[in-house]
Amino acid sequence: MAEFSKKVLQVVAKIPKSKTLTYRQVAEMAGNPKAYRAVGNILAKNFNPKVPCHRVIKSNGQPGGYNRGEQNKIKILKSENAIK
DNA sequence: CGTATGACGTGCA
DNA sequence: GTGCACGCCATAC
Repeated sequence: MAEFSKKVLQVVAKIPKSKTLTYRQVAEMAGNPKAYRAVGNILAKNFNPKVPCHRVIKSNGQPGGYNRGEQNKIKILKSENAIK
């Protein structure tokens, strides 16, 4: 696995509960602030349950997508009160 | 290496 | 606020 992908998963896995980060923030913390596009790509292929990818949303506040279903992602975020 | 794809971001009409 | 085009990076082929 490439360092960047690993870093992204690591960063997402460190996201505290009821907290959300934008794809941009994740990419920035991963070391490549310009790879926000790749972040979504990586998370889309990542099925690791240790990585709460549902905590990662778009910079405009929209939930974005989810490999388990967008509706499911929204549901989880609402359940955790991570979004308004 | 070149092309296509995708859970994005920004700019502009 | 909405819709569209372009740019961006990693990955698959």
